[in-house]
Amino acid sequence: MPRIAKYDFKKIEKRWKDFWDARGFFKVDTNNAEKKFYYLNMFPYPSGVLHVGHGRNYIAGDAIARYWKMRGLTVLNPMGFDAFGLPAENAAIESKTHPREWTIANIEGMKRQFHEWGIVYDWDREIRTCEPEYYKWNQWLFLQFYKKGLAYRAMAVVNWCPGCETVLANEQVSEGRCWRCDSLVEKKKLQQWFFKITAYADQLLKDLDKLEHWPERVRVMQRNWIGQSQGVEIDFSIEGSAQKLRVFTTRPDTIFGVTFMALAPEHPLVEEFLADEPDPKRREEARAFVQRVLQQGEIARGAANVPKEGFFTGRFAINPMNGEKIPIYIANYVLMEYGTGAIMGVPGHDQRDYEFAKQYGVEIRRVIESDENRGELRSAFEGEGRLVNSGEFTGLSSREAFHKIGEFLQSRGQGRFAVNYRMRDWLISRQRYWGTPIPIVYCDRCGTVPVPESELPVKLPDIPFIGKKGLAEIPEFYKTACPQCGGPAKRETDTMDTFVDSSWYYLRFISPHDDTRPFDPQAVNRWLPVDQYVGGIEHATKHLLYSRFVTKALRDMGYVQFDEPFARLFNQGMIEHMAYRCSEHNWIHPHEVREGNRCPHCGRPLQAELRKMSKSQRNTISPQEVIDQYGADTERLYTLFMGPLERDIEWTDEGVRGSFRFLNRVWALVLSQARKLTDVGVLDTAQFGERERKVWQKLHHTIKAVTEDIEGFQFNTAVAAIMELVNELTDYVTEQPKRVNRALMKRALEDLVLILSPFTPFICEELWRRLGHEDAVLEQSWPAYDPTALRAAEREIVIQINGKVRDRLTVPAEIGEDRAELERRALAQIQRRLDGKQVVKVIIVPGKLVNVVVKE
RNA sequence: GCGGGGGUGGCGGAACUGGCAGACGCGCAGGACUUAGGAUCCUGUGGGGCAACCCGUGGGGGUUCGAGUCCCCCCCUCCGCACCA
Repeated sequence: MPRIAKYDFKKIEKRWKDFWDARGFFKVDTNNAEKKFYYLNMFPYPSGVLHVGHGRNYIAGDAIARYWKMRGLTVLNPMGFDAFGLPAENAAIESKTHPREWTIANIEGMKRQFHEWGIVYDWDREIRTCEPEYYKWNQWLFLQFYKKGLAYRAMAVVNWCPGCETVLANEQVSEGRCWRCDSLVEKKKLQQWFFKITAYADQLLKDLDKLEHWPERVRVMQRNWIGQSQGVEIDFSIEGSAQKLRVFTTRPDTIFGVTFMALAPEHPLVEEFLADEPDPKRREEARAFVQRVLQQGEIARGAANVPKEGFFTGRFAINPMNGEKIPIYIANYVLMEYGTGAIMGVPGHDQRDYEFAKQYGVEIRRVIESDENRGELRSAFEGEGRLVNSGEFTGLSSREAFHKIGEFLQSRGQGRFAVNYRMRDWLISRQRYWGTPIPIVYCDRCGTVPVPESELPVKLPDIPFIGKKGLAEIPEFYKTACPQCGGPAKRETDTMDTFVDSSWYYLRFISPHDDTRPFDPQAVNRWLPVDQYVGGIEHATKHLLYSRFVTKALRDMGYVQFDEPFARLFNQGMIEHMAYRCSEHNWIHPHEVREGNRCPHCGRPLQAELRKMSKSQRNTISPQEVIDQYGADTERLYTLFMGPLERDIEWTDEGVRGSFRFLNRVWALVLSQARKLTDVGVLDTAQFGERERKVWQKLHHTIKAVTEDIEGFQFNTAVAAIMELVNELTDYVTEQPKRVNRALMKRALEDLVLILSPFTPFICEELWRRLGHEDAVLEQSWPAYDPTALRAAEREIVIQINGKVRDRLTVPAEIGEDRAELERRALAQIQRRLDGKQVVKVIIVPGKLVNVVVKE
């Protein structure tokens, strides 16, 4: 065997690193949408140094882009940076620089990393949301929304994050904590800007059904988030008052079971009742109760399983169905933000009301009965059934009663069918510097005045950044003249939520440098929706919901003609790594851990736990480290091979080495053959012997599998299939090195290199040249498989007895389809085993198996 | 509580419409080459048994010639939402 040059990945990767960019393989003319394919990764926040876990979706995206390019599509695969946001400000405060410097430095670092990975983007289309040429159009968007009444300013109780010193949207609070810094969120009453996403609640919900290529869990999360409830609004009269007490219920069929009413402590009627309260002592007690609940508020009241508490107001409501007098309470579990801020209490059929009633000795009445629930009520029966004790409605089913009672109330002007949503309007104000200024001016004479479009952008003041300075502290910024009357005026000093920036950036990529408009509507209508969108699950009810809303709003304004931005969505999983913790020295990087899982500093045993890669737990792996040791191709291959892309997977150093070994095998295989493959003559399958046919079949089988797997996001099995092919070719070569069919080998190695190239582009580009080609891999067509080649000359037929494999039979392909012949041969072969048994039945699956059913 | 995923060797995971469970890789064991190996290559590797064979996809039932796959009941686990009337 001649010596084969070692796989020198450093040299190879250096050679091809700039090649693809320089050749502009992914430059796209968006005026031409012939066979277009818009692939998009969620653009990243430039938070700093990337680890191998971050590489996952970009590497997969690059493989997909390369694949479709070879399939002959025009692939748009752009990248940009979601560059406004808090971490930049915090980092700037810490390092006494400007957020811009930190942000730009990170962007440059990340771009270098993408380049090292061999990921090819069209950088001419790069977007940075912190640049005026981009955020100008955020402001434009705001103004369009303002014109349509979709942007408004209102006093509201909002979420305030003390850590970030700004307000947050509902979507950005999880379990009472800030999504970014995990601080406990407080409530504040403030004047803030909102986008009226609730106007689209119904459409956002309905159109989820259209998104059949979205993961089910994302659709479910959005459905829950929007939280639609169909029900009835009912007006109860209040004894001794002209006011009505309006409630919302999804169960009007239980209205005869109402035995109390309850108001949220913030409900306006509470103040009114207190004002009318003649007894000063009771008034004081009531005030104290309300105060206490409000204090307890945000933290405890939001949490589940808080004991129900109430206070009787001394007032009564009248049940519109039967005229009964019903006591009105104030209750801690009634939320002002939902429905009308008041409820009708039905202890028999609502568990919360049941607990309340038990606590305060309120009557519990059964008005719904079903087979599962008769006899005594030990807890509320919340199911549907038949009405009892319900006057003229007794005997109806819950469903019938829903409509009948709704209609009855409606006809008497005491109620109406209504739909309620959990989703709230999107709070977009942020009290921070590093964001898009909201283009509004407040004038004493003219009031709230939008900045004219011709005056956009309202630029961030270009001042040295010193500490936590919001725009409200920068007079150079906020002192201005009123665009309407020219008089002195003050600019809005809040900036926009960065989620505004990302809610439409996918449109900007089509014409990223157009300074006359946010996007080219014609080109956008040709190129959108995004054909494939890929990113993390964490944006299920944030970015993905906002983007859908903005798209629909733009559609209604006539700017775009589609109503969903992302046709297909895929959520990649996280990469995890062991994290080690020492009781004395805290987190220890896995590579520093001493033999026997001990701390390198003190020798104490460490606690080991598999966790998501994160800087704070010191369990990240730097891509550079892997690239230095094994090359970018190895990292790419391992990243795609380690497991299904949607799943969380552990990173192991051994796994990386396995991928490296494989690439070495490919290298050795191709190079051992490459020199022998000149003038190989015509590939003639008719000349194939049995062995060659097997190789040929394997080749086509692999092409088919890899093609289907890439399109189905199953990169792990695609790589596995290629490994099988390499094993087969290696076996073929070693079995009979002197008699290798060179035409077959040439074709097999070429196809191998081509189908492997989306995963490991560097080595494949190199091997492609070594196989004697001058042109680039990305200029080649994706290999097609030949269905006839998949058919083997012989078939192996499994012989089962009573469903268990007992023997095998090899037959020519034609016989494999011949039932009678199969049965004859199978029975002959297992004769011995059938002694003394009675054949009851023979099941034949042509080409696959014969199952002989026997009785003793 | 409601909703959505998952449960397959020592590990990550394969398995088209029900049709050879464990592809591919890691790890491990043995061997080769080496001064050496945490490098490389070869062989083996679900469990039990000398073997024929038996047992095996969270548990229990069922349908079927045949079930990881379909149906019913249950358990565990991850994620999302959660006093939303």
